[in-house]
Amino acid sequence: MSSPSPKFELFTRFAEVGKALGNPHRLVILELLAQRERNVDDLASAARLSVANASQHLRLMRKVGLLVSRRNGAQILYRVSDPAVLDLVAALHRVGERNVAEVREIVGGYFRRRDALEPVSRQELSRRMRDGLVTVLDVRPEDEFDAGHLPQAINAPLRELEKQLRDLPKDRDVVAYCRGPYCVFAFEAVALLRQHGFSARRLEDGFPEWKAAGLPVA
Amino acid sequence: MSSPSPKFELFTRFAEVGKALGNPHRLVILELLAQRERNVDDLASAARLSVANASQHLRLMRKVGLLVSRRNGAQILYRVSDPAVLDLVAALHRVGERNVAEVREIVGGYFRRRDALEPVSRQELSRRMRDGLVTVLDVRPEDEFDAGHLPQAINAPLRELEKQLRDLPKDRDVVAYCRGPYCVFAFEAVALLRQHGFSARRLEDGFPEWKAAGLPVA
DNA sequence: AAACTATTAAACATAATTATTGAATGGGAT
DNA sequence: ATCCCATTCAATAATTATGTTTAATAGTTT
Repeated sequence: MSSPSPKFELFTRFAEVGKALGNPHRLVILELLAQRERNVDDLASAARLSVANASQHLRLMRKVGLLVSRRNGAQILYRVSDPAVLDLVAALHRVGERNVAEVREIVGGYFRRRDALEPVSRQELSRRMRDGLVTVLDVRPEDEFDAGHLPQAINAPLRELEKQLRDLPKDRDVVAYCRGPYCVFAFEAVALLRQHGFSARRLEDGFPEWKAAGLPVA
Repeated sequence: MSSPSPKFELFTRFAEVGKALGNPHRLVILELLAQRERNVDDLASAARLSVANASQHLRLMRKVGLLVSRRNGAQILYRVSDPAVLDLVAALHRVGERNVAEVREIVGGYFRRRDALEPVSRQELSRRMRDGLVTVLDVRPEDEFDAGHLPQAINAPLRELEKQLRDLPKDRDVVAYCRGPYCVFAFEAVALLRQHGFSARRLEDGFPEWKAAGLPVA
C-alpha cells in the first residue's frame, strides 16, 4: 500500500471510468448524448435533473474521458467523446441484462413484452430496406431525427404517430426504432401499430448502434 | 421521482454493474479470475486484501452478475460468469486508455515503454505460430499456465525466466504474453530477453483475450 | 458427536457520492 | 462599459461505499 504499483494506478484510473458509469442518471445522459450533442440546460430537463446537478454529472464524465464539450456562443455543448464509449455502454447493458429477469419481476411492464415483439436485427433490416419491402419509422423526437437517422426513415414522434397512421401503407411491414435497446418509444409504437392492424416490429437497438456499426445514415 | 419509469429502474440495475467496476481492487480481482477460478483466501492474498474485505468485493460482484461461485469441498471457488464480462472489462480498459497519457506522466514506468515494445496482434501471432517461426512464452505463474495456455507455449514465470534463457533458440523470434494488456510480466520479460540478445516482442493482450477470441488453447 | 477450516455477516468508523441551495464566473448582447 | 444568460463552483446535509474487527455460519475432518 505504501507505493502502489503502476498497474494499480492504472486500474484506479479504469475504476474511475467504472464509477462514472455507476449512476443511472449518468446512463440516461449518456443515452441522450448518443443521439446528438446537447447543452446542459437541455440535458437537465430531458433527464429531469436540476441544472447544477446535471452540470456535475457532466463534469465528472468529461473528467474521466466519456464526454467532451465545446462552446457554441453562450452555451456549452456536450457529446460522447468516442465510439468506444458507445461500445462500453453496450457491453454494460449486455452484462446487466443477465439480471434483468429479476428486474422484469419488479417492473412487469414493457420489458416483459420485449421478446414477444420479436425484434429485427440490423442485418435483417438492412437487407429488407435494400429490397424495398419495409417502412422504417423513427419514433424519436424531431430534433434527434434531424441530427441523423436511417436512410428512408420517416420521423413519427410517438405523440404524433396516431395522426400519421393513415399515411402509412398497410400492405408493408413497419419497423420502428428509437434511441437504443431500452428506449420505450419503439415498444409503444409497435404496440400502437399492431392495434391498428399493421404488421409491425421494432429494431433490436437504436440509431447510435446502427451508426456505430458503420451502416449508412442520412 | 415519485414513480420511476421502467427504463429508469433498468438503468439503475445497469448502474449497479457500473458501480461494481468502480473500484480498482475489484478490477484486479476480475483480472485474476479471468485467468482461472480461485477461492477467497487465494484471491485475498493475490490482491493484497484482507479475506473479509475480498469476500465483500466478491459478494458484490456476484450480486450484480459479474461472477459466479461454486463449492468445492471446504472452499468456494469464484469465476467470471460469462465471456461478456471480459468484453465489458476490455471495453472499460479501452476507454480508460484515453486518459492513460495522463497516467503515464504520473507513473513514468512500464507503460511509457509500451509503444516502443511493439506489441504483436493475436492475428499476427496466430499466423506466425502456424508457420512455426516463433517461440511463444507464457510468463504467468505456473498455476495459471496449468489452467490453460496458448498451444506450443512454454511456461517461464518471470523469476525463472533468466535460468531458462539458455534453452531458448536464439535464431527465432520470441513472443511473450501474460494476463492481459496491462500485465507487467510480459513487459519485464521482453526487456530481459532483449538484454540477452533475443528478438522479443509481447502479445498485445493476454490469455483471456486469446481464449475469448475463440483461438485454440491447450 | 466435537473440533476445525473457509467463508460470510454485522457493526462500526471513516471517507466518498449525491443533490440542493445560493453565489460566482465568463462570454455575448445592449 | 453594463447587463444578461448559461454554466460552474462552494457549502451543506443526506445517503452510500470502504475496510476493520469481531462474531456467526456451514461444510469437513476426526
